[in-house]
Parts: sequence; C-alpha cells; structure tokens
Amino acid sequence: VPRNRADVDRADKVDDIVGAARRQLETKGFAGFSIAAIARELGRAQNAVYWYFPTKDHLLIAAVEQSLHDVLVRKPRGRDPVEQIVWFTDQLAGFQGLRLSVRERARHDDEVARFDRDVTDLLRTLLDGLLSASVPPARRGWVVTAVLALCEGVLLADLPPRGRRGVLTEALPLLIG
Amino acid sequence: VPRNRADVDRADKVDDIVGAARRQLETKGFAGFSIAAIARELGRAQNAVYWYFPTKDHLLIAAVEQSLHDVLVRKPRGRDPVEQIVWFTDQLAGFQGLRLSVRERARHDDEVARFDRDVTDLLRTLLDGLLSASVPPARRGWVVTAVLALCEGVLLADLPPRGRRGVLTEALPLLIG
DNA sequence: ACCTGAACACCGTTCAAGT
DNA sequence: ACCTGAACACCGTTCAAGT
Repeated sequence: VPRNRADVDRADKVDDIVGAARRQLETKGFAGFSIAAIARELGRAQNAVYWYFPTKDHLLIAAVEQSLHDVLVRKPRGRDPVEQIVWFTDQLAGFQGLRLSVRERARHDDEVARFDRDVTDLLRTLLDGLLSASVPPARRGWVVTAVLALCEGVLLADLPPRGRRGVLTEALPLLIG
Repeated sequence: VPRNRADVDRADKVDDIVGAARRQLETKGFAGFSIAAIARELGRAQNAVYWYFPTKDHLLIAAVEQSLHDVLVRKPRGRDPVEQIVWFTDQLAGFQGLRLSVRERARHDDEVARFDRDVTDLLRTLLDGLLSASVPPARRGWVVTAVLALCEGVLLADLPPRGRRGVLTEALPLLIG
C-alpha cells in the first residue's frame, strides 16, 4: 500500500534523494553507491528513486554536480595566480574519489561522459581567468592545459597536503613564467 | 561431472585465465570485467577461476600487471629526456582506462592499493633514471613528482595524441630546466 | 503524479560434492 | 589438485498495480 507524498514539494523529495546519494558516496565511495542502499536509507522502495532518476548514472551526476558546485562557488583565496591555483587544488582534494568514479563511468555512459567534459571545461575557464593577467594569450592555451594536467595529476598522486603544495609552488611558476 | 585438467601445466591454465581477463578488460573495460564473463569465454565454471584467484581483484591485478609489463620492458626511444618521456607517455596512453579502474578499486581493496603504489614507485624510478643526467639531485625529487603528475594528468585529459605531445614538449623543458 | 511489490537477469563468493 | 552445480546475498532495471 504505497503511501503517497504528492503533497510534499517535488524539489524537496529530489533533495532527499540527492542528499542520501552524496552521503553514500562520501562514506562508502562509488563501490558502495547503490540505488538499493539509498532507498534503504530513505526507507522507501527502490522505484521511488527511479521515479526521479531514470538510471543510477543520472543520480551520480546530480550528486557530484551538487558537491562540485558547493566547492566552486567559493571565491579563491590568495594574491597571485600560483596561490589561487594551490587554493583551488586544495579545495578539490577531497573530491578526487568522486572525480575518478565519474571518469570511470564516463567510459560507458554518454550522459556521464558529457557531464565529465562540462566539468573539465568549467575548470579550464576558471583557470583561464586566473591566468589572464600573467600569461599572454598566445601561450595561454597550452599553459592552461598543462596547469590543469599538473593539478589533476598531483591530486591523483594522493600526496599529503604539504607535499602537494610544495610541488605546486615549485612547478607552477615555471609553467606560468 | 567435472572434466579434470590436472595433466595440463598449471602455468598454462593461469595464462588462459589471465589472457581472457585481459581481453575482457580491453574490449569492455572494467565495467564489463566479470568473473562470470571470463568463465563463459573459457567454457568453464566460475569456480574454475576461483581455484587460481581468490577474488576478482586478484585477477584484476594479475591482468593489469601483465599488460603493464608488456609496455614497460620496451626500451625508450628518443635522444633527450623530453623525447623519452613523451615516448613513454604515448606507450601508457592506451592504458589509461585500466589505470583508472585500478585506482578506483584501490580505494576499497588493500591488495589493489598496494599494487597501485608499486606501479607508481616503478614509474618514479623509471623517470628518475631518465632525468638523472639533466636534473641535479637536489631538485630531482619534486621534479620527478611534478613530471609524473603532468604526464598522468595529460593522459587523464584524454587529448588527441598530437595535442598531448604538444603540451608535453612545451611544458617538460620548463620543469626540467 | 507518485509509490510499492514482485520479478528478471546479472553479479561475486561460498559450500558440498565429485574426479 | 582441480573442477562442477547449486546456492546465497546482493545488484540495476522493468512491469503491473495501486493511490
């Protein structure tokens, strides 16, 4: 006998689901991220989730999008571009697990692939802005690519925060020039 | 009625399994990598695989290890370190999917985590050797870290080969000095 | 519009049993 | 030592049915 929640605002119900998804992702990672577990946490049937999200990947996108948004809206701290880039990299550090999961899923789902490209574009735009004052337009294209690669590579390496900042503060000035 | 293959050399049977695993990984990626599918390809019961590999992760490690070995034994081509590093990055390009899967699994399985660390150490050692002539020991620690991060980041970006080489040939000389 | 229960096809892993 | 069949607990997804 389905209890109906047509009275509750749709947005609130979606938020419940995305919130549970984010918690599951944070505590158990993508391996422990299952529609079944989310439905259990919410005390609902699995199909209650499917009503709002047609596949598991759609829910993954919504959850990661929200988490990423929370990070990227903050204004960067730091005087020069190097400090600002280090700051952003720090912000993204706790996020590396999700980014990997998205990359992995992107290889098998077109929606996730598109989302992944959007995120990369956003990061490139952000970096381009930070570097606009110090890098001439002619060089800026590949510098942005290289800096982004360096930052993502450093995050991938899972260094301790001090080591990560050390490498970046040494290497970034050389690339930026 | 189990047909017994006690007569066949154990190493050959292991090779059959690892070979099938590598094929599955190459064609369908980690998402399509399943003990069930491998057993099907071999025309055996799933437990025939479990006799040699206690878990799916152990088989994953064996398969990736073999693939990686095939790549890393080749001698690098190129005169200067930059050319050699670009060459190695090219070799590792087809390998990026597997590396991501291993990273993802490493977050939930200790064996895979250890294997992942070993691979990173191996790459660091390899890079250290390539850079020993051109980078003084004092700087070499973080230069190796930065170069490895740059290479892995560039692979992660999934650029076309020409774009990848372009960025590396611009950026690497700046880091190496 | 919203939700449930039951089912389907698929896993990884384990157990008991066979040669 | 090597292999199978059957089972268990878990998935993602779909269907038919209820309010």
